[in-house]
Amino acid sequence: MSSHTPIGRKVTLNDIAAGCDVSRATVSLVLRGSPLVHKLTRARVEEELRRQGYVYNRAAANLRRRSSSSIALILNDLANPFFAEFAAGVDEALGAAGFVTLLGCTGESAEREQAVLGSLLEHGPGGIILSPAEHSNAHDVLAVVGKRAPLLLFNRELGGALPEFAHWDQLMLDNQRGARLATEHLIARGHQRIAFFGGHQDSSSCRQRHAGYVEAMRAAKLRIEPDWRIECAPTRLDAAHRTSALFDATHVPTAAVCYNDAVALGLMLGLHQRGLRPGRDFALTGFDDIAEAALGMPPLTTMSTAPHERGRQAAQLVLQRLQQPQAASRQTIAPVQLVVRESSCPPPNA
Amino acid sequence: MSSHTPIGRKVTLNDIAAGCDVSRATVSLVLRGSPLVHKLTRARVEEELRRQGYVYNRAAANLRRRSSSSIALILNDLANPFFAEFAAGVDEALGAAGFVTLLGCTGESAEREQAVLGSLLEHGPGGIILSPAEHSNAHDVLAVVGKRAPLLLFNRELGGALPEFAHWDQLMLDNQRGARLATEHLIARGHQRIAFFGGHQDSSSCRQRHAGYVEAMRAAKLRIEPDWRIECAPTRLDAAHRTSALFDATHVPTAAVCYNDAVALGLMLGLHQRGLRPGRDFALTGFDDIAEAALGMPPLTTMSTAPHERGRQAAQLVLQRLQQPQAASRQTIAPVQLVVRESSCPPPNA
DNA sequence: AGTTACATTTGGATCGTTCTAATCAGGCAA
DNA sequence: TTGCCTGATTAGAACGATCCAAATGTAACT
Repeated sequence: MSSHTPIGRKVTLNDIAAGCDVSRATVSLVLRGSPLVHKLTRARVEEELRRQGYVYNRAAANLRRRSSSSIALILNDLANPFFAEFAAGVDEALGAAGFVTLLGCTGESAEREQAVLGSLLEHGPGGIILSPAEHSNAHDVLAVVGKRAPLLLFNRELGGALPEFAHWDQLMLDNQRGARLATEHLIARGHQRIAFFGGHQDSSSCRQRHAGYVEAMRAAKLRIEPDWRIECAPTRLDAAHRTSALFDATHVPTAAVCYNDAVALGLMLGLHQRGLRPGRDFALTGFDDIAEAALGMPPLTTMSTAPHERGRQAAQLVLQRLQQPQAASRQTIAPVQLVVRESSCPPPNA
Repeated sequence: MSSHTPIGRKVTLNDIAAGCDVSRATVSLVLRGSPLVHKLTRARVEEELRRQGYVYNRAAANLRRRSSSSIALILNDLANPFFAEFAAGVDEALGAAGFVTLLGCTGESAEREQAVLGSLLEHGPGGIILSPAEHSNAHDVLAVVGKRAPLLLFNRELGGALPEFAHWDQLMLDNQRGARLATEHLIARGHQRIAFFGGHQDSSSCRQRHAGYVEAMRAAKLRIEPDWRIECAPTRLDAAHRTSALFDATHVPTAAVCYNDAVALGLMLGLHQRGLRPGRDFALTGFDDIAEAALGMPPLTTMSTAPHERGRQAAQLVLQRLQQPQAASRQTIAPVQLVVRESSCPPPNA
């Protein structure tokens, strides 16, 4: 049936109209399920649609209606399972609402981010979900996006002052509270010398998590040694390399709050290489609850951020914004949840 | 500058034309860098474009030109790092060629696959890259896609007979050769009792890998016990659970060729739980070379499939197809490479 | 001046849809 | 008869770009 479609040409409303002797307009009404059309003609038209294998041309419709049926999703790093899960969640929710996802990866390059934003805007997305590249700044993003589409900022804040007339929505994780909870958990287990391990100072999420750690330590009246903050790239490999820095400290810690799961898994590796057993001789926590966390050796105590669910939430937020373009901008902070596993043991001497 | 854009209305060619007193057609020529326009007018027009903050409407252009600037990428499981990397590669190459990626996730559901295909087709993609869901079949895919866009099948074959007039391109991994190489490597290390662990019979990639294993064993004149083939879902968790099946065999193997890395890592976990040290007491290999493989305990010997590179390759193949719609369909088989690490030790008694 | 050649510009139709306002047939009340 | 509603249909102008043929201007050469 549909294989009879002429090779090059696409079937249009005109073809259907001609095929069952009604006007283009009527066919259009049928497609949109209007109650205006007569039952019998509707049946005739629907039969013809099937017969010719018609597919709707949303681009043409969007042009005429000045509407959009797509959302741009721009990610700094799709290879990171956290963002991959997030993307899957976004796509799921958008799809359910009849929208399609325009994907763009920036690979942590602010330059590419500019290019990708520009290119995606030409396709007229109804909105944008942006997880910015590391050194992306508000000014540049504003220059290219302007008021051409509403923007939802995810996961990271933008560098530079945010011009007040750009009121963007935000969806952030509750980094500070998460790190505070993790630290409190270690303290409750009896630890007193706790380090903060991994991440970069200039990442907003890292600063927030560190702040949560400090908050918990202060509240418990525990001392924080300056060499208990160890920076490294948020990757397993770099974390493993930096492990020794923990034991060069004047007061060697018995536990570490890690910037994220990748770092924590790397630290585990580094501990193993030093002959220490994570979860026995040294306690640690992660952040993100990626799939591998539960299956580590030992399983990792971490903060669950539910990236898939966050993706759905992000999609919802943009869709709501589309329906109320003038509403005040929203700053959403998604809760995180402590997942206790075996890596957060009591200190060895206890 | 661009903030002066009137809020609701978008800037069009007409606005620019009016703004610098030329015709719409001339502005269009400028946009496309035609050599026809005079240097001076070009400069005037470009200035006006900048001044009004014009952004190109690719949908309108595509409508008129009957062209497309997007490719649909449909994946069975984006949360899997293999596919996430693949997607990043696709997006990178498409972006470089001025195309945009329309993302669609099916979550291994053939039903959703149908829906997603239908929905994405309405946006008129120039081509489709499809990594099919587990039980997807050729007939259904053909029914919805027809000749409306060229399709590139990635990673898996479709169930059911492939109607001969649907000549789709394919990009597959060299599964059989990969598994054969892995098996030969273990044999060279001195193993004689080697199991094939993980995956489902009804997955084409699993059948191919198993065939490669059998080929290598036969060539080395090694016996294959029937209970050396253990099935499980391609996840770490299920693999860990099924570990015991290896040791229930009448002749206990000393090594295993695993369906993929996830399974291999799960098997490592299961071995640990039985008090066996993978890479010391038992040898094993994976498939895919995902990021965690290099960092496992011990690091995993596996087959590198370079998913990012495969993504770029897939993009290239579709783009080539767009330029030569009538060329004969291509079956590409991507090479895989053995990466030897510590998990593939010699047998303990050797 | 008249013709030709060339470089530049442009009006209007067009892509496949939706929208607005108009049309048309029929029934029913006055 | 006329008028008026009501339900079903439709012609034709949009949307924002591109394409084509035709028009314009300028300079050069008979």
